[in-house]
Amino acid sequence: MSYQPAVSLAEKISRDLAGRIVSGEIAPGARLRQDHIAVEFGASHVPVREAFQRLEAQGLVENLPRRGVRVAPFSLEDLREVAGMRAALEVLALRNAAPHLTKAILDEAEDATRAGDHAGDVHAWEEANRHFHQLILAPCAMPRLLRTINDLHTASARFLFSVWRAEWETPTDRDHRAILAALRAGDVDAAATLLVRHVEWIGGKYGR
Amino acid sequence: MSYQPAVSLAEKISRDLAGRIVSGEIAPGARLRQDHIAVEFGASHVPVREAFQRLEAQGLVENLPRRGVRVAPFSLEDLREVAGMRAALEVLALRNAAPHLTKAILDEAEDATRAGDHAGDVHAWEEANRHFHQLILAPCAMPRLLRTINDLHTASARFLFSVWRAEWETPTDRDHRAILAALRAGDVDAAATLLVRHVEWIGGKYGR
DNA sequence: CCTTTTAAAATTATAGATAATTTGCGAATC
DNA sequence: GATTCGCAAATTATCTATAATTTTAAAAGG
Repeated sequence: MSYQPAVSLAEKISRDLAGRIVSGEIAPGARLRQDHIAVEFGASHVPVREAFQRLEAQGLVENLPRRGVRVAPFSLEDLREVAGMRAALEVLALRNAAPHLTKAILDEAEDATRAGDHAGDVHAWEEANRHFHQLILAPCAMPRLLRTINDLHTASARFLFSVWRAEWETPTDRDHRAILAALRAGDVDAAATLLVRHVEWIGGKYGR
Repeated sequence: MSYQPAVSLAEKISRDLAGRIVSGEIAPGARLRQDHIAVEFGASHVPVREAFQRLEAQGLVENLPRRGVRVAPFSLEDLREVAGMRAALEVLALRNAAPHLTKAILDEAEDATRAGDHAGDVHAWEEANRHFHQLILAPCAMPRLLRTINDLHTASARFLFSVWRAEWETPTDRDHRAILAALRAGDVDAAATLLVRHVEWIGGKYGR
C-alpha cells in the first residue's frame, strides 16, 4: 500500500473504499470505523474522516454525526430513484451534446459498445457501458450535470455488481447500437427516447 | 459567534460560509484561506477543512488541492446548466409526488405563494419560492433527488441575489398559481410543463 | 532587461494528543 | 423480569504540532 505524493492520502483512501463499497466487498449498512480504517491504511484518522466526507458526497455512505459512518443502503427504491434521475439528466445532457457529436466520437462510442459485448465480467462491462455514456454525453460541456450523472452511474454499478455477482452473461447491447444509429441519423428525439428506455430498463426489470 | 453543542463546529462554519457565498458577500473566485477562516471562527483549521469539503459537495466552492479553496464562479453558462437540471429533475419529482399531493399540501403551497408575493426583499422571496417547490415535490419521497434539487436551488439563489441586489421588485408569481391550479385539477402533464417553463424562465431571461 | 535558480516564507495536509460524546454493562429499583 | 441509573470504555471531533508542498522574493546568469 504505497501512496504517491501527487494525490492526497484522503483521496486515495476514499478511492479505495469506494471501490470496495461499489463491488459489494463492504456490505450496505456496514459501519466504517474511522480508527480501524486509519490503522488499515497506516494513517491518522483525520484524512480518513476527509475520505468519509468524499464518500458521503458521492452518496456511498451516510454520516451519523458523532456515531460514525455507515455504508449507504441500496434498496429497490434507490434503484428506481437512480434510474429515474439518470433518465432525466442523461437526456438533458444528450440533447445539449448532440450538436457537438462528431463521427470520431460516435465511432469511439461504437468501439466501447463492442468492448462491452466482449467483456469477460461485470466489471469490464460496467466500465465499457459507462465509457459509452460518457462519450456521447461529454460534449454537452456542462460540468455539474456530468458530475451528477457520474455519481449516479456509480450508484447504478453497486446494484449491477450485487445482482450479477453470482452468474454472468454478457448482455448484447442492442440499445447502445440503436442510440448510435439514431444519433448518426441526426434524430436526437429518437436517441433521447431510446436512452431513457435503456437507462430505465434495469429499474423496470428489478424494480417491481 | 456562539456555537451550540448539538451541531458540529465544521457544520456551523460550513453553514455560515454558505450563507455568505450565496448572498454574494464572499465573491465568486475569492480564495478562502483555511488558516484565516480558522482564526475568524476561533477554531483549529481541521474543522475548517471539513467545512470546505461540505461547501464543495454543495457546489459552492472549488477545491484546488494543496493550493487552497476558491468560491466557485457562477457564469451564465452555469445559470443555464442549473436551470436545465432543475427543470429535468423537478418534473421527475413532481410526477412522482403528484399521486401523493393532498389538499392540505396544496393549500400550504398557496400560502407560500402568497408569502412570496408579500416578500419585502429578495431573500424572503427566495425562501418562499423554495418552500413552495419543496412542498409540492417532497411527497415524491426520493431523498437523493430532493437533495440534488435543493443544491440546485442554492445555486440558483446565488444568481438571484446578485442580479436583484440593487433593485427589488416583488414578482407576482402567476406561475406558482398556474401550477397549483393544474395540480388541483389533477392535470399533472400541464403542471409539469408549467414547472419547466417556470424553472427555465430565469435561464432564458438572463442566459442570452 | 529578461530568465532561471535558489532559498525563505507562506500555506496546505497529516500525525498524534486531547476533549467531547456515545455506547455498553453492571447494579439498583420497581 | 423489565426498566432506569451510573460509570467506565469506546469512539468521534477538535486541537496543536509537524511534515509536505507551493508561492514569493532575491540573486545569479545570459
